[in-house]
Amino acid sequence: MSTASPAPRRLTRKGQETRRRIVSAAADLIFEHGVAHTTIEDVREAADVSSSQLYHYFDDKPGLVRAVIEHQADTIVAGQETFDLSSLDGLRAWRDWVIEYQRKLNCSGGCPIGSLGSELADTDPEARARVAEGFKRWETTFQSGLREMHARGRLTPDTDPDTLALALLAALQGGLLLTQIERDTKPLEAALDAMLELIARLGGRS
Amino acid sequence: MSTASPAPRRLTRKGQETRRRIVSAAADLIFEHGVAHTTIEDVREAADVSSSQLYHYFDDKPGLVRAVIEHQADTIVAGQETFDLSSLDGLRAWRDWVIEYQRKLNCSGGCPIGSLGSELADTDPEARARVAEGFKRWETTFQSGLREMHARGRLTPDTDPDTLALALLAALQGGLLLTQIERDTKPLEAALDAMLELIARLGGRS
DNA sequence: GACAGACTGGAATGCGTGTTCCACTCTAGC
DNA sequence: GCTAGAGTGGAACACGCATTCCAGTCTGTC
Repeated sequence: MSTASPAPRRLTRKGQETRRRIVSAAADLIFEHGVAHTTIEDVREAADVSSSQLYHYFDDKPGLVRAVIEHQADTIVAGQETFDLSSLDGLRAWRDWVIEYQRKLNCSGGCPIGSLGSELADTDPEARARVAEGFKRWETTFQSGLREMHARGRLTPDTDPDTLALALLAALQGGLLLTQIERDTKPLEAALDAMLELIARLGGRS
Repeated sequence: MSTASPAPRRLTRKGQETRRRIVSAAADLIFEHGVAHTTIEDVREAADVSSSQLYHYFDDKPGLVRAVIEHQADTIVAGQETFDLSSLDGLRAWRDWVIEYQRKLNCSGGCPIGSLGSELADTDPEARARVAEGFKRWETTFQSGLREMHARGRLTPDTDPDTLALALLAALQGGLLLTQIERDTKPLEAALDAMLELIARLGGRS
């Protein structure tokens, strides 16, 4: 909304590539260490660019962070859309994938945008709004699946699939957070399994 | 474990009071702005002490943060224990309280230790461990309630109350996180209501 | 009432880190 | 092939902020 990137009116092909490299490196570092513990110097080094380049493509650090938020949201939604979330089996496959993924990461990092949001929510209103926007898009993927189940009669008529989608996203976030802190996937499993159990039971018959 | 406070072997009454004032001020500031955006200078001012006092009671900033974690965990567990979590009605009363509390805070701050944990998990292993410890204590309060329900036959025999307790804590955390980011209590309500609905349905009869 | 050590005040230090600046090279379009 | 502006390099700057230091006062104990 307000100050985006300095937006060089035209980005040459090489420029796009450089910018992409910066955002990607920044995203990785921030995912690993958080915004506060990721220095411009770190990003510079990881992306192999000079500081003038960084400030050529982004207004300042918050500007870069905003680009990272965008990037992470895109990545997540894209990943999410490879799953069919409109059936119990589909949801279970997704659940397995999420847990396996966390295990691969040794339960570190948490959620690529949840952690960011938590760190910036009470500090950078612009960033908070963008994370919220990202979550909305994420939520939508769950909504689609559950609405379809609802329409197909796989959820009792008086269930609200949208509220259920929001609850599922919350359970995922909480599970990821606890898993990151306890360095154990159990909380994530418990949270997701509980939600899937509820969805199953909302199918009409136990 | 490792380096706790410099631990002046004896704390005089006045000393205890000063230390308490520092921790309390730091806790408030950190809750509001996060660790990274809370400077020693801020704490100094809010607690009305000089820097030498701060370093008299704590090794360094991480040391102070560790004390804050401890303090927040104590506060949470104490608050939690004023509720009876061994019945659906008790859980609902707790749910209402949590939501009302967030509303009063304008949905800011998130969870007093969850936010902290998320910020420090991949940065300060000592802090991470202490937050994990705090969560364990918190989890225990849920376990007690649900185990009692289980023992009283208010949960089907094949339900594991401990896993359910963990899921409930995760749902709470996720709900708090989303609520903080979206500035709306809806996610928190959705998450908690979903878990309570599941617990109700695990009562045997719908 | 005197001694040790807990407690306090505030100035000084020093480093990490975000940001700026200027000189230079490359690229696209006419 | 020439020019405007995109892209790049790297040194220099500025400042916030954690931490240190020393000199001083208060407090409990024997």
